[in-house]
Amino acid sequence: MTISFTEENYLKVIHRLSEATSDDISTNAVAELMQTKAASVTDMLRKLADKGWVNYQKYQGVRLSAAGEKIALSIVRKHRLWEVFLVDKMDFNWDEVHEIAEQLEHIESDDLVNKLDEYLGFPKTDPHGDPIPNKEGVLPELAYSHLSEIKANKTCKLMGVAQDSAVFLQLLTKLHLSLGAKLDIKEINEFDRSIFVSINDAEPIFISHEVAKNILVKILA
Amino acid sequence: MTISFTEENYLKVIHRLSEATSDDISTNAVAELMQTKAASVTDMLRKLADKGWVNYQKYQGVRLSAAGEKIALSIVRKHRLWEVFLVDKMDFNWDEVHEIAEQLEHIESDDLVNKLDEYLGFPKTDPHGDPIPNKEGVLPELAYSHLSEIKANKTCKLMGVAQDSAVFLQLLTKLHLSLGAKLDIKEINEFDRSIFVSINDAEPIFISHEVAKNILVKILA
DNA sequence: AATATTTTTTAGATTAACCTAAAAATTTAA
DNA sequence: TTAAATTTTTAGGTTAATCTAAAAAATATT
Repeated sequence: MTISFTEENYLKVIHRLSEATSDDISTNAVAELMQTKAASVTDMLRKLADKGWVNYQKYQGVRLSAAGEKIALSIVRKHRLWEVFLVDKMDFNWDEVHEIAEQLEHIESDDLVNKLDEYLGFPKTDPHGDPIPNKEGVLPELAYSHLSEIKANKTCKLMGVAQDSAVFLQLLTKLHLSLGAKLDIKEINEFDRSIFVSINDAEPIFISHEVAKNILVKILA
Repeated sequence: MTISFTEENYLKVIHRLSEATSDDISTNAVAELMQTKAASVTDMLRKLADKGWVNYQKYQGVRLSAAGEKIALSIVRKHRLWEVFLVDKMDFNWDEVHEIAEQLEHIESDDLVNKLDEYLGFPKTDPHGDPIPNKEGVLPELAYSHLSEIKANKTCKLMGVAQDSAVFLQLLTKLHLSLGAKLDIKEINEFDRSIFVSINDAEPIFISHEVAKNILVKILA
């Protein structure tokens, strides 16, 4: 069965939204990330359901089927491997690679992906610390998770940072985020992926997704 | 001005056809290489002309404008650099890279192309010996040309071969193609790009494009 | 030069992905 | 629990790239 770039992007977006929640994904949420209108999403969801890549009942939201999940993971794998390539081999900065990887992730050749993986030394994470699925679509178990990957209502412990620039560390101090801090995640905001979190049982505050991506944590409960 | 993958492919095909002749390119010739119908080509040629990338008068055929030539050369540059990458770094064989490069040639990032060029050591030719345009779109002056690149009515001298497999060299001997042979190119057949050529003033014979690509020559007149 | 053949273009449809506006369903609030 | 607000879907169009069939132009042949 053939798949278009657009279909791949829809599956990728549904996959991304599914990481932050166990609920079904709403039409509007997909529309926002796809930068399109809800009506267009409805059309596409029916099409993706026809192809067996999502489970979709109208007005009930959508989630990936096993087949859809597999496709989404293969796109994530390609995206992240290309990011490693761009940073490690092409000498790009970690903040310059996303748009190019968005294009490269659609290149179709299993052979190429696996050779690239080998060439890069089978990296476990991309330049932003995000895990890279293996050939079988299995995400590696990382010692630590990024705060940005944790779902709502979890408790975790701050175990490290993914970057050590002065401005970043100063911001953490200001927020009372120090090594060993206990973090209770109250809510993840879909709009900007910001996190409403209680630090060491204090009143919850908002942490941006950008900051959360750079915080490494261990899940406690 | 934005450009679609399809438009890029049309420009690439017109460029390729223009290398073999100085005549205007016919609608049918484009249709054949694009694997589409003449009616579709007519539509696209008008569109490409509107965008200023080709000069086109109906019933008169088409040729690239300066702007179109520039775009075509940048696609050729990307295609050939990616082929070098696939063979030199990804360990593909020279006969496995075309389809993948057809995809990679559409990746849009000048930065990436130039970094790739540097990473590969500024190669002058791709794995098939075809020259790689530089950043400015200038094709390098190669010491020798491939017989497949020479236009009709030229005379040249066989200076070398691009591969030395036994079967290939035995075929050359059978055709009386040996080092120093004088080649008078009588005609290039658009259909299969085969060449009708007189070797050392003998009766002209046909040489396939595949063979011609592997023969290196110097142009005499 | 007149006719036949081939090539190219036009006319009118089709498909994928999108749109706007209106209708229907769901959720929230009084 | 009914009304109001929001979300989602349907209906009907648009655009890019394609198609088939028919018409027009160019080329080749008698």
